Amino acid sequence: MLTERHLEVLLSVVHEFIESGEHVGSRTLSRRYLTGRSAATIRNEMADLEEMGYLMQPHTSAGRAPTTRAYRLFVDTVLQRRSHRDLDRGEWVEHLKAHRNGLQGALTNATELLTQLSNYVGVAAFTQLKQARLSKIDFIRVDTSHVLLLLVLEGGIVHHRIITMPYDLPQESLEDLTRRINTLAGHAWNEVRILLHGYIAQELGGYADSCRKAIDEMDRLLAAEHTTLFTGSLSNLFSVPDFQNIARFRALFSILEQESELVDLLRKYSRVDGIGVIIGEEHDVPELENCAVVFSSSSTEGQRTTLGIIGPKRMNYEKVISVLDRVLHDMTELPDDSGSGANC
Amino acid sequence: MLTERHLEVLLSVVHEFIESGEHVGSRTLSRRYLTGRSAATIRNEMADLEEMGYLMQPHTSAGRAPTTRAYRLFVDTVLQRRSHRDLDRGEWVEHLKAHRNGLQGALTNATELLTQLSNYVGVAAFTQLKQARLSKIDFIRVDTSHVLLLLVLEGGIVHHRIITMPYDLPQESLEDLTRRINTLAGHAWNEVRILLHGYIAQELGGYADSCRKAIDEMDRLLAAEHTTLFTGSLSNLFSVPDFQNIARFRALFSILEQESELVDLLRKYSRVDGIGVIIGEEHDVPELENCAVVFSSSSTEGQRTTLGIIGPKRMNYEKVISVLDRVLHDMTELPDDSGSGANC
DNA sequence: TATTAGCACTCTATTGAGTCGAGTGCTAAA
DNA sequence: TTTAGCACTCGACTCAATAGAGTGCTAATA
Repeated sequence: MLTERHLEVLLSVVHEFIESGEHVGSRTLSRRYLTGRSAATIRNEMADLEEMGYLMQPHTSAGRAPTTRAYRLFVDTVLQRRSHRDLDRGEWVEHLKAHRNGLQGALTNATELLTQLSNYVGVAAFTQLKQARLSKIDFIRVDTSHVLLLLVLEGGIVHHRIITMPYDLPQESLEDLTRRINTLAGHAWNEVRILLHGYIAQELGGYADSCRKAIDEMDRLLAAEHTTLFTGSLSNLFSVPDFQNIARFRALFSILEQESELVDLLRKYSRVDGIGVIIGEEHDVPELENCAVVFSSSSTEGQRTTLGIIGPKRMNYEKVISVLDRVLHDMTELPDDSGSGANC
Repeated sequence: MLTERHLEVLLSVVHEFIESGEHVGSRTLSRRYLTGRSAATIRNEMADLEEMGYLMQPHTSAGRAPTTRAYRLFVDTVLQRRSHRDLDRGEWVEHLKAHRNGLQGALTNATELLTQLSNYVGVAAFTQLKQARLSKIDFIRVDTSHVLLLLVLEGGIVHHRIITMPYDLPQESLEDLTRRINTLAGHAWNEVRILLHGYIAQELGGYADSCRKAIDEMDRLLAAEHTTLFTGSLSNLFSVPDFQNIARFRALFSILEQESELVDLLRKYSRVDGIGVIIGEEHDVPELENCAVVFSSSSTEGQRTTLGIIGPKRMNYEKVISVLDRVLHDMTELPDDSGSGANC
């Protein structure tokens, strides 16, 4: 099907198009890439490639641009070429927990780093799974009818929420409840939950309602998979030619702002086998049809984390992949505080 | 200086320009606003107003647009007209504390509401002042060398941070320290601080270093004024004609993303006398020269909060001011949970 | 004296014709 | 199988012409 030279021509077109952003003509290829062959020869190859769905022309007298299919081939070639260096198999997240602002802080840092190095947009998605283990719980009275629920999970992830208490629960009951739950530290929430319900019905009779409310709130925080998205600065996008067009910028922007679609996308495609790439219309998010996502996922018992870079479909894949690789690698190297100094 | 009719013409120009976005000619005014006067008469007035710095022409054969000075006059007129309804004097923040996601959640909500109602961008800035009172503190061991510092301030504001402990502080000392600090709940941090230092030097001898590190970290969180910015969705901006121009969009966007400049601006101009408006170049942030900010501030002992709307200089001031007014008013009306249902 | 009608003038925006150049497809020769 | 040659296509750019909105000034008018 695809001869050796077809491939050569195709990869050259992709490369040149990524470089210049302009539709590539046969003459350009003949001069810069395949100096042995004349433009006419290349024209024939290009016509074949177009027929096979790898190239497209906006109009008769223009050069050709790669289709998503061509990008896919290109990216797979790049990924294959470096697959032997693919050491990390998703353990990198373990090394983020000691960051001074917790995992959240570490991910914020990482996205910013990815953004700076790639000149596109770094993103991170952190998903709290059901198996997350409780580390500590606390109730703090804000006023007579409001209590602050404070919840720390293993790995230093903090949740908090204010609960309105319908009855005025006595201080002792509250403290008792707290103590009771904290003895269960280290267990997953669904275990804790069962143990608690028995205790409440049995010993807290009159205040069961109030307590159940607190439990409900915790359920809401813990029972469902809950994903937080971190996004690097978008200012780089303004200098990417593909996003000068306000409509395209808007499309990407709305996805990043809205979060949910991107979260779904990353969940759907996340695997733990090194680096993944989603290009253009390979997914079903129309707003991202001019974009590509390069990412890597990491999973532990209680959480799933994905780090990646979003940029135009016409991105410098080689660079972006190596940037991601590099950042993941560096994170596992430096075990500790990447925060600013002050480590006396 | 400014005759009655000058004023009439000027306000009409501003009004029409805000409506249409196009430079206003004398004929338009004569037909739509000052039907009694001919275009020629109005032309004379406009020439005067231009000389006085209220109007400007991009070129000879175009209509005229208001200058910042004209907007200022216009806004002051609007503000004056409704000043008697100006009930709120910054007490609104008191009513936000019971929100189910804390003050942070309430402000997120409020900015989103302002955004939706105004069709521009709602913002909120929350500044933690030095006088903030401690409500509860906790240290939670993450692993042998890391401790999660958890800090709750009055009003349910939660801070947390991971600290690296150089020596392995025994569990008892940590608990003792925690207990000790918590007896000081209700005091401002600068008081707590002094009491603590004595205790540490005296009784914790060998572990003083470790503890001091924790104290330093708390200092960093509490001693300095620390402002958090909340921004509503920016998607409205895409439909505002003034921001179709990518350069203008970028200018506003970079300010909102960068945060610090806007925070400074709001700090500098925040007063507690109702609603304030900053237009175009009245401040010294060049990126905001095409924008205006309508805002209101609220101050209590421990914090300063500002809620506002950012939009183009050519914004519908009357509407925006009334939206802000309305939201502030509503917040003080509804004392409780604006969260979704579940108030059993 | 203040207002207005009239007119010449200025400047932008739009339209259409003309041209240039990059690139293609096809054919015939090497 | 490759390549040179040629006619053809189509977007991008330039240029001139025109329409239209608005102005400033002057002279007439109430």
